Amino acid sequence: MLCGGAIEVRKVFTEDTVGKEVTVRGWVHRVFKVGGKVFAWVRDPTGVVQVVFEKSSLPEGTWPQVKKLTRESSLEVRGVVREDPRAPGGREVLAKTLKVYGFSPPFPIRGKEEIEFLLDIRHLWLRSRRMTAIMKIKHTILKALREWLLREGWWEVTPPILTGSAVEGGATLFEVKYFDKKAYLSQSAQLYLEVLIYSLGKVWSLTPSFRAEKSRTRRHLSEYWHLEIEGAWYDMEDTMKVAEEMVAYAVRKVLEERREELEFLGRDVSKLEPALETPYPRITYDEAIERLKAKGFNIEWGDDLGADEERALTQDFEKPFFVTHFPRHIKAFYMKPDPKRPEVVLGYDLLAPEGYGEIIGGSQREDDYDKLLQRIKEEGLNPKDYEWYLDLRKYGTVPHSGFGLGVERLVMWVAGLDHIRDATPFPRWRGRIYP
RNA sequence: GCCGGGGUAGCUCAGCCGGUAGAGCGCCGGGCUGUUAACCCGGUGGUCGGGGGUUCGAGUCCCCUCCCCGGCGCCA
Repeated sequence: MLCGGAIEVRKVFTEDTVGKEVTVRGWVHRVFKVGGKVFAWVRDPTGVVQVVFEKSSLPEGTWPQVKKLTRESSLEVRGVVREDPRAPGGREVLAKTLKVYGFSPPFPIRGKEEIEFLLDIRHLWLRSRRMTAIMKIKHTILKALREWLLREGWWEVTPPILTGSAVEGGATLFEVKYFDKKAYLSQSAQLYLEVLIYSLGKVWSLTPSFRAEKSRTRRHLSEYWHLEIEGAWYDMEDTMKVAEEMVAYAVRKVLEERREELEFLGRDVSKLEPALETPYPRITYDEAIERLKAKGFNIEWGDDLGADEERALTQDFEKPFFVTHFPRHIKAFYMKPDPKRPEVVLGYDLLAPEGYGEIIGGSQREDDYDKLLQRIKEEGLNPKDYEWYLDLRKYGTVPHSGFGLGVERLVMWVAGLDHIRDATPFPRWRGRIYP
């Protein structure tokens, strides 16, 4: 029972309501006016039910209001549930009373609109059943990731969003005014998480991350939710296990709790089931290059994996898989070189199948003061900016590793979306800032 | 940043070799007691993204510019 004695729309169908009087509340999803009858499909967060209005069943004076109902008008109806094969879902509510909270002018979305128009009215578009299903799936993914980490004893911490200097140097930062100085919106919490492992051991954070590139792809946002973990004494392989167990758990929870939403989105759930089983396959960068050469790609050892290459690799696997040991020069300065093979780093990406590609990037971090300082210099970065970071290697350094997961990327794959913008309610990308 | 596509009614689009603006949907009015993207009749609808040029005449041709979409690069 909801506040005010109303019931959730879904329960009209799932509970013993036939012949009983109920109150439903929501918005008019669709309305059909046929002579002396009006059919209104009423939507609430749980579903849609058909409400039938007949003049003879309503109190004096209500009928003119019924005739005025439009899509997205908000209302409360008290009526009797009855079974009728002509009603969607087999049940409908015959209205006895109607209270309109707010009539709606003609709703601008009817189903054939172009993306630019829809993005300008995103605040209205979000009412669609499709967007609702995606947001519910995202909720479940976030809940599952958090559940897994808390269960395994990871501390949740709160790194800053405003930072004083670039973390990786490469990515473009959003600059903001900070009193009489310049500051930047964080693109990763990693360096701060590395600080916190010296007291808490195993830490994680969920924060927005910002990238100022005007990326023109369907896999990039300029603001996205970033789940990052960092563990003291963890080596590369240890955090890969964390990554795969956590992802498998999230997929399992979505399959258990959000099956209806996946089906509404037309997601082929059999494509997700292989991801329930860990471990996920591991291939080295060397092997990836060999596979790509065999597929006819013109690629040499040392080249970074482009979008086409990544997509081609994902076709070899039916579940997420790791690519490990990338050449040092294509990866960030903080990654630890493999002691057995210093030209590659102890870093990895986790790629989702079906062409979705990278959802996680992680590595073991360089824990030696001198080697880290040397790498900072090699990258042309200013050691002054990294003084505090270098201190971590001075005051009781430990081997440690971590990764970052792009939440919207994970949602995109699990929900089977063709664009990352739908994995977040108010996408910030390519300069879009409205609404 | 680069390559490709696009901008015409509230929405989705058509508009030929340059000749003075069209359709469907929506909306308004009327009709209809079982609609599922309802249907039928009538009505309403435009700074053709912006600026400049060629021309008797430009939505259409030329130049500049802004915005959007798809892809690449960068990454999560």
